[in-house]
Amino acid sequence: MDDRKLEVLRAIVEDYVATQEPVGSKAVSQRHALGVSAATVRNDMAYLEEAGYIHQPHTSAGRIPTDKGYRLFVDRLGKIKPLSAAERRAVHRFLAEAIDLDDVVTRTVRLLSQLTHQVAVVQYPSLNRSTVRHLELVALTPTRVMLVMITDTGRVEQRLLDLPAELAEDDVLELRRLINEQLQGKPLVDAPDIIGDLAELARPGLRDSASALARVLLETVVSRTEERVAVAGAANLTRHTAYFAGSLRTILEALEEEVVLMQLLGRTDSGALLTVRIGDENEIDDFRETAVVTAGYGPGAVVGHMGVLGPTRMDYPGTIAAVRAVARYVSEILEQNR
Amino acid sequence: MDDRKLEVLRAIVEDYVATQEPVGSKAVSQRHALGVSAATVRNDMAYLEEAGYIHQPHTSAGRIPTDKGYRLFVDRLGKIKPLSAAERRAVHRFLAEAIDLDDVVTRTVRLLSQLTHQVAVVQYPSLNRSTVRHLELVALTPTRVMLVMITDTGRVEQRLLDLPAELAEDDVLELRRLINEQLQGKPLVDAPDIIGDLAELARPGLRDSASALARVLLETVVSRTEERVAVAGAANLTRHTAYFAGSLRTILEALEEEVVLMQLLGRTDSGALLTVRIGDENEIDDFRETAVVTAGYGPGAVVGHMGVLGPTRMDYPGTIAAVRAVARYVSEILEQNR
DNA sequence: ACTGGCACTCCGAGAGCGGGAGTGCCAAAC
DNA sequence: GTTTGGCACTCCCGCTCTCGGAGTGCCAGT
Repeated sequence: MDDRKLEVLRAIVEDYVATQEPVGSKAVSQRHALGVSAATVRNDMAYLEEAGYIHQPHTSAGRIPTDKGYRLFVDRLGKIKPLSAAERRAVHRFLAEAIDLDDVVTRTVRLLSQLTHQVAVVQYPSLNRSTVRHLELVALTPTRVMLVMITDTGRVEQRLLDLPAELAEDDVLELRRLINEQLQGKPLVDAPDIIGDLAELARPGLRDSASALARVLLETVVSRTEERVAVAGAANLTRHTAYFAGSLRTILEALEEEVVLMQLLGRTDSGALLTVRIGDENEIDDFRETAVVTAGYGPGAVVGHMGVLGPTRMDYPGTIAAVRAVARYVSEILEQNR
Repeated sequence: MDDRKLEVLRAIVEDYVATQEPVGSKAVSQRHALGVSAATVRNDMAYLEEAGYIHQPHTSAGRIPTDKGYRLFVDRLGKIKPLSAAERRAVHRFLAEAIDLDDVVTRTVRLLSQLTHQVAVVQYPSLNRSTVRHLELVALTPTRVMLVMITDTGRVEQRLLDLPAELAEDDVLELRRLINEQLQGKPLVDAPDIIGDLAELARPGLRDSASALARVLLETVVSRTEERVAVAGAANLTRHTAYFAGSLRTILEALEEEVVLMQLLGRTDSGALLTVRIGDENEIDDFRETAVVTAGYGPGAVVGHMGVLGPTRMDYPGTIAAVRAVARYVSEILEQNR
């Protein structure tokens, strides 16, 4: 494929993203210094259409990039636009003010949606990929304790727990010591195996309590494996009038379904730092006109994903830059808090 | 005002809510057994319009209730439709499965939005109206502890805290004992005064740590006073096509602004169990076409509010019944968990 | 006080009509 | 053989116009 043809494609993508209207040969030859006439551009366009990168909504309208066209643009043409120094400072400052993990996630998701003017989604650090930092037992009454689990990413989970028998304060401390000995520093995925043996390790008088504890702990580890996600910027969907058509409704619904969000975020090509999925590449029906840009984040290893979703006609270079930058900063912060 | 005129108003409200179209005299006289002719209904309509309860979008169209009309309907005409037995059972079952406070709130907000087909908003139990059930200090490293606060409603707040000096395990326990002695059972609003004296009560060696702790505690109590809210059912906004016009965008934005949501939920007429605010009665500009139905909830005293918002043309009897029922169940659950 | 009749209003859907933007193709030029 | 200007053609979109229908207000009669 000709270099100039690629330039024409780039021009079409950029103009279409900017104006939201089909772009014609004349516009391309004028606004982008290609040094050729509109007629030449027309020939190239015919080729690009033949090859499936662009298409016409109707005869005698300009061209619109296809998913395949965007894909080529993202892979080979889009030079990532780094954030401005001011933006970088703002990101840094805003995130540095976060006081705990919840706050980090909340701020991140807002930041992303504001930087990109799109819908942002941030997954909380996955319990599956975390290790136990500490377990705490808080006696509320003699037969009722609260179990608090803190992971290495700072995520805190708590569960109430009714005991089969009254526990003295010392007993609580002993159980606390026991479970911490067993679990501290261990990856959460290994926890179920360890928990199974918990009751046997306790001294006879505590067996029952220990196994009640073990049961709740197991539940916490397993049932809470359902991932949590934060969403922001839903209002941005209304910017893109084309969405109004039919999909707005279903997309809003999907944004409240954690399962769907996780599908969007999750299927990252392992290894890749940043994934872009365009239109049909999302295998979910309601997102056939949606592009998703996601990145993994975490201290060292990836513990979660964050991303942005919007119409396929989005500013890829800018969005990619924003997602990447924010993911990096958040990773740094988690690293520091470790 | 005539009894029949009220019946006419009721008919207009009910039909308009059902069909979303201006309702004419003929429709009223036919579909509601008033026993009078369309001409008579027209006379009553003229009166109702004069009195400001209904209006015509244009000459020769049917009538639409005004905010004032809805208000009258809600206050005097709407017999609350109790939930069906099946619905009540479903609510009960769904909420009973909740495993902790977060879960209660999440389930509540979903439930409300599904029952009413509208946007639901639930405020987390306000820290301002809670008392301290327990404070826990978790030593993560010798100079770093996590402070966990549990309130009587089951809400858990945690904060990381760097200490000025290393603390032995016993010291941590002592501090823990100290703050619990001082704060346990106290309303959170009184906490700032108590916290101020905390450092002085500690033995000299712990002064610095105690005051660092006090500082963070104070911050937690104060800064976290910003209320948390959960939202669900935003997709329901798209049901009401009239919203599409202009306000959809601003309403979606407002739904992400906790401040605005709290204004909507908060200004409950004190004393009233359930508040309905219609159109202009919400003093926020973007909600001039929105009605809000809110109820307080809590074990005994009100600790938070929940509600539903939608177009002024909403099914008030059904919505009111749903909000009231859910608020009651949630209050019961909090009572049990106390 | 209620009713049937009637003239009047006005919205909104549909048809019809250019203008304009964009195309494809061709023959000439570089 | 690639590029270019010219030209006929297509088709969308916004405009006006028309017309039917629903609904009203008023009046005279019961």
